[in-house]
Amino acid sequence: MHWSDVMAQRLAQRGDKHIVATGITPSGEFHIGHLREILTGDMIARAARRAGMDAELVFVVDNADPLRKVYPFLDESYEAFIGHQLGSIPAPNDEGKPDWDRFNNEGWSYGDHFLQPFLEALRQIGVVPRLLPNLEAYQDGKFSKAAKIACDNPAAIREIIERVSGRELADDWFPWQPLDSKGSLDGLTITGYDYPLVHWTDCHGESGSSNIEKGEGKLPWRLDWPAKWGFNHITCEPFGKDHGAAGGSYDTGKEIALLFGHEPPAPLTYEWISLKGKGAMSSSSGNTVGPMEALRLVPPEILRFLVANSKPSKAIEFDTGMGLVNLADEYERLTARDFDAEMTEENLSRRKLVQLEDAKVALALSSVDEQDVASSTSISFRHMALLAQIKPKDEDVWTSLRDSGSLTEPTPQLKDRLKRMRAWIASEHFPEDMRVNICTAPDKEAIQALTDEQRLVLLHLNQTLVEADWTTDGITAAFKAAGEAAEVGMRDVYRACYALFMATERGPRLAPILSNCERGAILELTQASTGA
RNA sequence: GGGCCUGUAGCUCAGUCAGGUAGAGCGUCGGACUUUUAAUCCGAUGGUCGCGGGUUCGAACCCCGUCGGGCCCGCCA
Repeated sequence: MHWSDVMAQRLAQRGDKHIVATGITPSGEFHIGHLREILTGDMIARAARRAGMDAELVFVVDNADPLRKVYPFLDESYEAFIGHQLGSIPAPNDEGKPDWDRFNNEGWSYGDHFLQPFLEALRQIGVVPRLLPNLEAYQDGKFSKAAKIACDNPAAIREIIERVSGRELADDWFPWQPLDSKGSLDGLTITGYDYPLVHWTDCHGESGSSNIEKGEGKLPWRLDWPAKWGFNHITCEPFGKDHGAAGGSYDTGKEIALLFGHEPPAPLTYEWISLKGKGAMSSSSGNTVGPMEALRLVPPEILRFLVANSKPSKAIEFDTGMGLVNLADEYERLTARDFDAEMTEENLSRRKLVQLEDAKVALALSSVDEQDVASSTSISFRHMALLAQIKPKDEDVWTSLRDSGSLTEPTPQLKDRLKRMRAWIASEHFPEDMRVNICTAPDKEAIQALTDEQRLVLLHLNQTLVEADWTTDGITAAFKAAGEAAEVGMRDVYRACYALFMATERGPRLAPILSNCERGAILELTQASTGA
């Protein structure tokens, strides 16, 4: 059974109405690791709906979290905002400096700045969750009930955290973090509690009171999380493995949730996505591929497939090079198969059946449109990569595909794919192995590997190419003429040509490529080969 | 120190929850197609399931141990 169905089955035992939560702190540029969080939630919700339940996906924006440090992309003036909540400080402008104008006029915050592009990426990938901004939830008093229970029972909370996490809390620890005189959550000392006020002194020598019902502070993360489960009625939540560890925040959270008076959600721990060869994705180190960048290169359904086809417990290595080609081609091949028919075959082993089922579900989950079943484009990623390189104009690509009978009219999906393909080819991520490279000088080794007859072809080619019309047909005719003159078959002609032009034994059809190359350079290359 | 995830074919991984003859895709090799847009089709190839014990008629799967990789137990998803 596919992992999303396993999860749906678990949910079915709890009830038939579900809210699947995801949550991210908008502290910096979002990356595809965050995409796994959202897509995992999205796929669970889809699986639940497929199983006949009512399921909604929500996205908690943790903009009540404080700025932890001055990241490399920030101006040092952000030093003053450390400890301040992400939803209440200005966004960085192009130079990394606080953009006060937008903040004052439009209320454009640090959190908004990083959230917006991510939401756009989500839309493209077919995920439109209900947003739950956390800072606003505090200000609206949604945390009041849980905050009161926590502040009324600090000993009980402390006991849970210390026992479950095995960590000792400071003597002056209190289950509420007030905002200080400057708006920071750091460096305060709690001096007393009088519902609904938490009294404090800060590091500036000021003192004051924080109303826990009005968002004048927040719950520490280990309480904040279970509190949200309650008033948002969360029944399921996938989260990164950091939260899933024994003694981690889910473990303490599920006990604290009971204290707050509700059941913890069904958990699902997922592994990180790392960048192939570059280690874990991290916003602060700049070692990221942003969702927008990824989507510029990769069709959304392929990105979905990557997540759908990997069990959550498996770490994913995101490879923007050959790995992507293989992934996309596997996806293409799967769309062309008829799983229902294959599953009715006799003598299917249980193992094989499981494999077919999982592939079928993963494919369905990869579709950007939930109602839509992925249709086969019957054009492999490889092939498209080749055409995009050979044909600078889109129309020529479609003509070529029409001629080979693989298409009548390009669908919007295909046009979209070609657009992304061109971006990919132009980027640093495009693998060298896939690049069509025409030699600038004869490759001696490749030419020496030819037979005498084949080398003879090159000699004649020198002549026939000079006389050729510089078009696909003209060049093809020149190849043929050279073969006839050398009295060898076309197989030898092509062997010789690939050795000369690409230093390979085989390759894509040469004539169309050469017709797009500069004639003089090719003739020069041919001439030089006869001396080699 | 405590815990979680992970190790299966050259590669990417299924299969472990319900023990019953080791699976898929890619790759590689061969053949076909009398020029193949790195194509397509067909066929073949391929694994002491990290290692050692135990339970069992039977273990990739359950139990114990051990080694390697990743990670968590800090108010950092």
